[in-house]
Amino acid sequence: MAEKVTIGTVAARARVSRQTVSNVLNSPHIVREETRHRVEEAIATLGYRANQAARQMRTGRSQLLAVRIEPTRDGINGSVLDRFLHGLTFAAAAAGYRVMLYTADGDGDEIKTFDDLLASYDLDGFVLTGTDHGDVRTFWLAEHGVPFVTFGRPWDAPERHSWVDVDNADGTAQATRRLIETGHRRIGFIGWPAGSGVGDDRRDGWQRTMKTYDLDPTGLDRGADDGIPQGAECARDLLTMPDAPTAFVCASDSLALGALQAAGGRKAVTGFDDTPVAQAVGLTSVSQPLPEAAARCIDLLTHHLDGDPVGTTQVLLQPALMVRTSA
Amino acid sequence: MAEKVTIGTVAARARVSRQTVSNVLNSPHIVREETRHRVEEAIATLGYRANQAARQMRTGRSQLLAVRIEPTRDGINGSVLDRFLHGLTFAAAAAGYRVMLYTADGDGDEIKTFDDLLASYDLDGFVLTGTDHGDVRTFWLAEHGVPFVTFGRPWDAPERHSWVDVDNADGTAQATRRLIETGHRRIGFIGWPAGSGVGDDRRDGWQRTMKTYDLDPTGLDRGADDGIPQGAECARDLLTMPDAPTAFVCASDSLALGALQAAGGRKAVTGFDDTPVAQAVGLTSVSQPLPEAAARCIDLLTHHLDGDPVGTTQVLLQPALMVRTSA
DNA sequence: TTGTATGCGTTATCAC
DNA sequence: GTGATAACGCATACAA
Repeated sequence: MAEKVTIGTVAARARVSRQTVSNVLNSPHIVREETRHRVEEAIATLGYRANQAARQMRTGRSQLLAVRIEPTRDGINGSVLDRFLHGLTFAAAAAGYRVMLYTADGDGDEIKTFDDLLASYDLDGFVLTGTDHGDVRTFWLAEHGVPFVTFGRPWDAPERHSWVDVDNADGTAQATRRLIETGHRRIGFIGWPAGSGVGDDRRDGWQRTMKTYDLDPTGLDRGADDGIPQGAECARDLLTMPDAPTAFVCASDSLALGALQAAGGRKAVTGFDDTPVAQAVGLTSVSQPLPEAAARCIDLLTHHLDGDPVGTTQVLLQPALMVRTSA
Repeated sequence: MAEKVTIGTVAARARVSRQTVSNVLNSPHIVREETRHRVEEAIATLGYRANQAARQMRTGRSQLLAVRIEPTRDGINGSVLDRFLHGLTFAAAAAGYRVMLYTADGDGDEIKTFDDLLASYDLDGFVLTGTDHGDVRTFWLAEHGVPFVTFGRPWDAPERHSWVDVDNADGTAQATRRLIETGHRRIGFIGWPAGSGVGDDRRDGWQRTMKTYDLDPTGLDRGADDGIPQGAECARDLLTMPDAPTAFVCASDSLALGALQAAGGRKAVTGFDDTPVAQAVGLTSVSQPLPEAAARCIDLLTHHLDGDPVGTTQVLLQPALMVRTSA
């Protein structure tokens, strides 16, 4: 069992007062160089690390960030969170922060958890994922003066707080362009029902690109909840049209997988999120730069916490089309 | 901004001393009932929650557990960790603990992280996943008297510490039995190279079951690293045999997917882990009871932490075969 | 530039 | 059964 080494141990070893050690740690420039070296050496040989609990009592900062972990929803898109979490933890550690997990059952429950976490662990900030229209969580956090960043922009008021997001429209635009360049003219879109910011954005990218190339998107899009059967259903529906599409741009890998099944592999299909499933079955898919998104979230949050008065900042990242055998 | 409510606020409100409030919290039985009620009421109306940092300074306990998050490895099996993490976080919260994440690059780096986390955050315990033969991490933790549980047993010495694991052999046994019952006699096994505890165990389940039914497994198994191409390769190899298998039991969904491709859907195939991919493509797969495994890990750890001198305990959970269209 | 004193919120020890 | 006091490790104001 390693002995507890406190600031006092270090002070004794370096033959200075505890205060001097603290100064070396927090305001190195005010300590005479020679003294500083002696202290730093003592810190190194003793393997001293500041006790967070004690530091927190004084400063009110815990160096702790929280993020919610959700049960893998529809089974496919869950891996996105996985990769995001890893990036978050990695970037946070580099900035001197740690990531704490919590679960919640709905927005109301999540807010209660905010309160708990803040009261008992004094969390420094939150990273929220999957924001919706008029997200109550962001209002609560803002009201209580708690720093946070969302991964996903607030569609109703993009300027309201800091966020990092991926340019969804650009993703489907890339996919659509690729299909057009490989000769397709009738390209269908399979997405979610209108009203979700992300879904509408992905539809936009397809629509705009079609128009750019003088192709008429009218009647070529379908919307359904996320899932493989739903994707198949939409594809079948589109395929019964007189002038049926020869390719599908889909808003998710789940929908794309369904389309792939329905088309029996005879149509070009692109998905979204570049999930492991896509890699597995050779589905061309739009890949989000998850590690970078995570790093930017941490950036925004820590700069804010470390006093840089940046105000609210928005970061929009470009996705990349991973071309495989399906398109 | 909510006012800070400390034990002192509660004491004033209930017109008792701070110590009495502390007693109500930590040793309710020694406080007179009427006083206790008054204090509890004050706690409730004030919404008081103990400050963990202060508590930790006194008790040396942080109510924090740590678990490593890895980058999704081969792209498919990563979702297992996701589901496990969610279960862990949920169960921990119920037991009054929180889960902290960390990343590490190799065992050596992980041990350095243990040291850091322990020194600065005073972690109460660790949950380790994916233990290997002679895992140095477990030795380090044991040496330093740090409580931990592994998800996955230590194959070289099952009694050395507490663990929770899934009966891998039983999983492949179930899969093999299912294939035999549906008429197959020549059943191949595609797994990993001998030497990994988990892989050997999964191979065993197949082998034993074959013998139980008087079927000869000789020459019917192949081993390769995990991955879809590797699975396809092994399957093709087996299919060139004179008396080729009509079905494959695979040690992972990745390998199974490869086998599925190689066989062109004409052979029965079972996977392992019941990943989203399996659900997506209709692959029959062995499902691990992840939420329960997580809950048991937390159980073992917290009971140990809360003083129940349970010694080392081993928990072996039974998996379930999810039958789909592939077998 | 360095040292001394104080308090953060909690719990443990000990009187009352 | 209840209340005063000290101590956990650190950082800040202030004195030297």
